[in-house]
Amino acid sequence: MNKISPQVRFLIDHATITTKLHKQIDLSLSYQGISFTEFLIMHYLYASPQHMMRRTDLADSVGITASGVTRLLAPMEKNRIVEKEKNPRDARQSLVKLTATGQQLYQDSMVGFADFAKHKLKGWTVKQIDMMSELFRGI
Amino acid sequence: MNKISPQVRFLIDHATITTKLHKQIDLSLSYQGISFTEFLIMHYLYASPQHMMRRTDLADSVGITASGVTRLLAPMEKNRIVEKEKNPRDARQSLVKLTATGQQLYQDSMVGFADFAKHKLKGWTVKQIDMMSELFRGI
DNA sequence: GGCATATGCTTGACTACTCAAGTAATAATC
DNA sequence: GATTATTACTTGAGTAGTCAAGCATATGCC
Repeated sequence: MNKISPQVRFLIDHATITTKLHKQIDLSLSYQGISFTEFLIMHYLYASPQHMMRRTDLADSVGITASGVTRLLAPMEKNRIVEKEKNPRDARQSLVKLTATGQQLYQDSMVGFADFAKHKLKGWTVKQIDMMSELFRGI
Repeated sequence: MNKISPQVRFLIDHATITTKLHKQIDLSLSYQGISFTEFLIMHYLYASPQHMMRRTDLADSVGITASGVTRLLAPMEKNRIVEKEKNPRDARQSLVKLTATGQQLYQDSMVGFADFAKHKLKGWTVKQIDMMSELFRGI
């Protein structure tokens, strides 16, 4: 009967909570017809200069692989949420740009998402959130 | 240019960090030939009376669906890590039991996992971990 | 005791990825 | 300036799940 360290306990508990949290976010965004990952894509694009990013940078921001980005963007292109732009300086790159439609969808989705976040973390003070953000950033 | 709330910022940053963390844990456990989810399954079974649980409870503990558990356990049964037991009181249930092999595998995996956890969270004090555990438990 | 309803689990079809290999373009090296 | 290595991206095949439907058993209620 070995004692479990606080670090181990945390990672285990955190994994389950995170899985459930992710599902709740997906559900709350499903009313806009998008997944959490799609929301994240739009979020990072929206925050970028000209609402435009390289695919590899997008992959890294979201935490998935380049091939995951390719597959994820395909339906988003078809729905005119994002569009491809070429980089004249480097023909290998294909930049991704959030369209006007995409910007609108992002803003609309953000309303619900912000509500969800506020409600979900209502027991946390801003000070606690800042501290946790900083601790997570360090790992 | 709407301001993003700390709650929204946290959920977004946390999602990416968590995705990457999960991948690192999977990698570190891959030396034992198991995934993080399999490790979690073994963990909850190990901690249960007689190393045995109902499939639905296991699903809830790990944060996946009952059908996910069915698919996950199939190869683990084949490798004799877990085995089925019937509940004589309720023929619908099929209990899952961690075998002696499974207990050994869990203990071996835990060594590496504990190392990983300790190293990964080395910048966090136990006090901070406790606080975060409590905050996460509340959501 | 019989019928409706609920529970526990599995299965087929699907989704959201990953990984490894491949292609094309660029950069580095001699 | 040709060759090698690196980078950006895509694609086929595989994995880890989800969801909805189905089957068997158990429970509640008249």
